[in-house]
Amino acid sequence: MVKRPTLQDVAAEAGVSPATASYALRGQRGSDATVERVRQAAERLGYDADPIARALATGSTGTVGVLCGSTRDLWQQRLAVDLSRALMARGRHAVVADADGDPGRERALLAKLREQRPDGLLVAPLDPDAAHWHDVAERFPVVCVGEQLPRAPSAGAVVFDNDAGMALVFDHLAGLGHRRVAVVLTARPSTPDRPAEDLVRRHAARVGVSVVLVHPPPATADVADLRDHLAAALAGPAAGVSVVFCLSDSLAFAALRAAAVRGLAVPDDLSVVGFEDLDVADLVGPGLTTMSWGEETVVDAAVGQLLVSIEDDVAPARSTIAPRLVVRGTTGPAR
Amino acid sequence: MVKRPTLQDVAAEAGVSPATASYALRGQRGSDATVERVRQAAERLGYDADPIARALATGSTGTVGVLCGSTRDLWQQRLAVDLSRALMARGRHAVVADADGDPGRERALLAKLREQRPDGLLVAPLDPDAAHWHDVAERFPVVCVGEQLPRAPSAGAVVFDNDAGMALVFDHLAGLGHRRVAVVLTARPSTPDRPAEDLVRRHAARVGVSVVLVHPPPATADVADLRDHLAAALAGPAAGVSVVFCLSDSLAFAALRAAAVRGLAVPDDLSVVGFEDLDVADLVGPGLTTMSWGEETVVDAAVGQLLVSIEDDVAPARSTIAPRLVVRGTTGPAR
DNA sequence: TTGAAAGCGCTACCAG
DNA sequence: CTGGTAGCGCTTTCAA
Repeated sequence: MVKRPTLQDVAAEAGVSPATASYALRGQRGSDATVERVRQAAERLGYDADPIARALATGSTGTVGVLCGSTRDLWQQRLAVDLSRALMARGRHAVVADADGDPGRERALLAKLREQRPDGLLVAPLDPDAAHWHDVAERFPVVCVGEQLPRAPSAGAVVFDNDAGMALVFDHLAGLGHRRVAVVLTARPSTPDRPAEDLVRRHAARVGVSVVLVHPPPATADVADLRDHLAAALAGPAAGVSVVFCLSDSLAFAALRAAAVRGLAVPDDLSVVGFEDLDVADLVGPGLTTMSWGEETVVDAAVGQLLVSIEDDVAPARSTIAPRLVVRGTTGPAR
Repeated sequence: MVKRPTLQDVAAEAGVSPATASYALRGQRGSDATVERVRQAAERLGYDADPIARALATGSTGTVGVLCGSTRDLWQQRLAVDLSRALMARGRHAVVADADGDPGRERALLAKLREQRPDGLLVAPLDPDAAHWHDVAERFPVVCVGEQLPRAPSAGAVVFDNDAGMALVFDHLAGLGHRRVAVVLTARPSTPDRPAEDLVRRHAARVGVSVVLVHPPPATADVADLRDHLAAALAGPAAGVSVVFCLSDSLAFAALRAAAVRGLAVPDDLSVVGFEDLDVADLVGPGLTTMSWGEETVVDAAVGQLLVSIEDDVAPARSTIAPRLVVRGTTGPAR
C-alpha cells in the first residue's frame, strides 16, 4: 500500500502554502500562474483530495441515502438503480438500503443511514405514516417518491397523479366495453391504501364498471405465492371478470401467470393491465397494457428537488407526475 | 438543524475525558463503573459517533464500492441489490455504480469509486481484461464476481463452474432427443479457463448436438432491439432449431418474446433455456428451463471473501460455484 | 484505570 | 493575492 499524496505534498511540490494549494485546486482563488503551478504539481503527484477529510472539514459528505421499501418490486429495483445513476451523474453518490418489505427493518436502516450523515435522503417508504419520518425530515432534506409523508410536512415529494391515471385507464376499459374489472391493490404492510381504493371506486362508478378489489399478500411473499394468491382470487371473488387491473407492474406479471394457471388466455379471455410501464413488460407480455409515468421524469424530479434543497438550504418541493396511457399490449374484448 | 452531540459533550456529561469516553463506548477500556456512566451519558444525549470523523482518524471508511457493468441485465441488477443488503447486514455499506454497458463509463466510475476510498471493491466487470483493474487491485482488496480479472492477479474472484453447468444442460437436452440448438452468447466471456464459446462447442460435440451460435447486440441495446435481433436469428441462421439456449436469463426472456414474434409456441415448437435462474423467471415463463447457481451462495462468497481480506489484510480468495440444474419450466420435444 | 495531546487531511477565517 | 492557523470529531499513543 503506497501512501497517497496529501495536500501538503502538493503544496510543497508547488512551493506554496496548503491554503493556496487548496484554493487553487478548487479554482476558488489565486493568480492564473499559481493555479497552474499547483495543478501541475497535483498532476505530477497523482493527487486526489481525500473526500473523508473534506467531508469532515466542510460538514457535507456528498452522499445521498436511498431507502427502498422493497426492491422485490421491480419498479423500486429499477428506481434504485436509476436514482444512483442520476446522483452519480450530478457528482454525488448514493448509499442504497433496502427494507425488503419489513417495516422494522425500514426503521433500522433509516437509523443506519442517518448515522452516515448523508446530505439528503431519497425514500420510497413502506410505511409513509410512520412517526420516524418526522424526525428525519427535520434533520435532513428528504424527498419521498411515489407518495407523501403525512407526518413529515417538511419533506418533499414526487407523487403520481393517480387520479388522472385511473381516469385514463377506466375510460380506456369502459370504452372497450368492459363491465367487470378486478383491481389488485398494492401491498402496504401497515396502512390500507384508502386513497387508492377510493379512487378506484370513484372512477369505476363514473364509467359504470363494477370492481372486485383484490388485496395481495405482503411484499415479502415470493412470486409463486403471489401468482397462486391471484389465481385463487380469479377462481373465487373475481371469477368472470374480463380485466385484471394491477396497481403495479410486478403484480401484473404475477396476474399473467395466474391467468395461465386458470387456463385463461391473455388477452382473449382476460386482459391484464399494469400501472407503471416497466421496460421488462416487453419481455413479459404480450397482452399486457401498461400506463407510463415517464421514468426519467420521476428520477429527474426527485433528484433535482433534493439537490436544490441541499444546495440552497430550502425545503424540498413537491411535484406531481402526469400519466400517459401507453398501450403496449392489447386489451382484449369484454366478456 | 439541531447540532448533534459530539464525543466531547458525552465526556463532559459523564465527567471524564474524551479519550476515556471513546474507549468506554467501544468497550475497549475502562472500569465497569466508568463504562456504564459513559454509556448512560451517551444514551441521555442521543449520541452516535460520527462515521466521517472516525474514518478520518482510523483511515477506514466502512464503505465497499460495488461496480456493475450493466444493470440492464436483470441478474446484475439483482446482484447489486443483494450485495448491498449483505454488506449492510455485516456492518458496512455499499456505494453502487453502474457502467450501463459503456466501458468508458466503467473506467470513469472506477476512478470516482477509488477517490471515495472504499475499504474494498466488488466488481462485475464489463471488460475484465482492462488494464486499470491491475492498479486498483493493488490498492484495494477487490473481489470480482462472475469471472476472473486476468490482468489483476491480486484480485479475488467468485466464478461459476460453467463447464459443469454446460455439461448439465447439454446432457439434459441430448437426453430429450434435441439435435439442433441455438446458443445465445453473452457479451461477457465469464469462465475461469476458457471462453464460453469453446465450452459450448465442446459439450455440444460430446453429446452429438449441432449448435448455431448467436451473438447478442451490446448490453446497451433495449429489450425490443434484443427481441428483434433474436427473432431475426430465428428466421435466419437459427431457423429450425428445437432449442434456444441463452447464457443469461435476460436473454432468455427476450428469446421467449422472439419466439412469439416468429409464431413459435414455447415449449411445443421451441424450448427456451436460461442459465441463471432469476426468480422473475416464474413470472415470465412458462416453458423456460433454467439453471441455478444459488444466488445466496454467490453473494455470500463474494462478500465473505472481501471482508476477510479487508479485516485480515490478506489477498482475497478465489472460489467456484457449482451449478444445479433446476428445471422450472418444461423443455419441449425435439423436432 | 485515566487523561493530555498529537494527529488524520482538508477547509476557511483572518491577517498581511 | 497569499499564508498562518484554528478547527471538523474521533482515535491513539504516551504519561501519570
